[in-house]
Amino acid sequence: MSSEPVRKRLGANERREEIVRVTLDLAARQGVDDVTTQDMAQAMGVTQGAVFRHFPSKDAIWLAVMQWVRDRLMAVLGRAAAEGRDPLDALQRVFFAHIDFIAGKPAIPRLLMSEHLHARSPLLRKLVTEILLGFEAKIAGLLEDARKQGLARGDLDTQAAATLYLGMVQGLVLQTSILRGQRELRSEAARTFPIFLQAIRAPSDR
Amino acid sequence: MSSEPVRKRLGANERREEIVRVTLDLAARQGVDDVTTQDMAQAMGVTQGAVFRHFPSKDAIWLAVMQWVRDRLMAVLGRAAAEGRDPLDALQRVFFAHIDFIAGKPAIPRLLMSEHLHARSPLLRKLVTEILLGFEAKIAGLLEDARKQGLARGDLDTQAAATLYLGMVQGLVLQTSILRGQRELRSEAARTFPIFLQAIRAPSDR
DNA sequence: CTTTTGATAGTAACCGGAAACTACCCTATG
DNA sequence: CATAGGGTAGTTTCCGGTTACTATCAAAAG
Repeated sequence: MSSEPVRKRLGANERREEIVRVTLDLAARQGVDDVTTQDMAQAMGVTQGAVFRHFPSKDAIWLAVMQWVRDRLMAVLGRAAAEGRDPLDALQRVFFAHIDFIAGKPAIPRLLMSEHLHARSPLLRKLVTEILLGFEAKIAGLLEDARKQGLARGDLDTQAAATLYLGMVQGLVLQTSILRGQRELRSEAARTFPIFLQAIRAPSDR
Repeated sequence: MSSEPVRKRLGANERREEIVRVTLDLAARQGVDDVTTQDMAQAMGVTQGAVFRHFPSKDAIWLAVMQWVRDRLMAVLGRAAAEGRDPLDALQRVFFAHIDFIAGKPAIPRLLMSEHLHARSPLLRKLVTEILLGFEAKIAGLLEDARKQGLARGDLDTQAAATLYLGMVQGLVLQTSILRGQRELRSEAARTFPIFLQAIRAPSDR
């Protein structure tokens, strides 16, 4: 741990990036609302005041973190969807890519559930709302395609199914977050997804 | 709101109850982590120091709140389940009773998601874990009964289905919490539940 | 190739405010 | 009048944010 007596003076861009990285990391360990600017500074081997040279406020840091997460997530999910051979296959790939992404970054669900998001920062809320709605639309689109190709039930309410899909992801995450140590996200997800598939698959396909 | 200038000197038990009530109420409005003992006192027309005459610490207050919630929730869900004519009917009644209960007490999801629970108070976490596992077992039991009676698919993984069920509830709550004002919990739930039913219902029953 | 200089990352000390908890006193009520 | 519930007025700690100063670096100037 004593590897940075000389670790100073980064360029502004790199420092901003490091702040985002370090903040995500700390949030995973201590929880979003318990990360102080002092903690961030300490994790980088820098004083607390230095943080404010790169961001005008703590809120701006969380906003930057959320944007970083959005960009990564969208890239990963887009790639996963493109690899699918048909809409339902794409849906499955997106699901597990999503789960894996979150499993690798435990700070994300915590950010989604933080008081900070829900109550204190309207800008952050707005950003998350956009991400959520966009994502839901994407899922609904896949389901619609599946329906048109006869892979999903003809009478499927694709909008509601997309909501269920998102709920499944978020619910699994919340549960494994509370039952930390007793449940493992990936394995729960693997058991649960087939049941969801039963709900949407065309009867002829079983 | 200026209706109690004379509202003082309650018995210790009643005061404890009022603290719990008022705390839940404030948590619904401001968010769990933003409720201060000052807020509680103010909401009761009492000074902040007085709160600590009835609870040894703030943590103890949250614990009491959670126990209060558990007792109410279990009573409501038990009643709903008892009214069901068959296991699947009971499941549906439990679902909507659950949704209605949460819709009427917005503080509950916030408590579940609060950092306070996840990081700071192991006792609270333990309590919530018990509630969650007990609830899941109850759902799994209903599903098992349904399967035995031929109402649910014979090859259903009831454990995983129970997880999906819980995930659906929690996911819906989280979504409507983030999309507050754009989505309404009850109506989303009403659209989503039928899709869940499709997943577990025996093929012959459609 | 060296020196100067201007921009800026980083430091240290501080501020205002808020929150949990406490010590001590008061007073309404039975 | 005794006592339990309540009030007053702190203390301590911590956190976000600011400010005045310093160290470093790169490029222009010589």
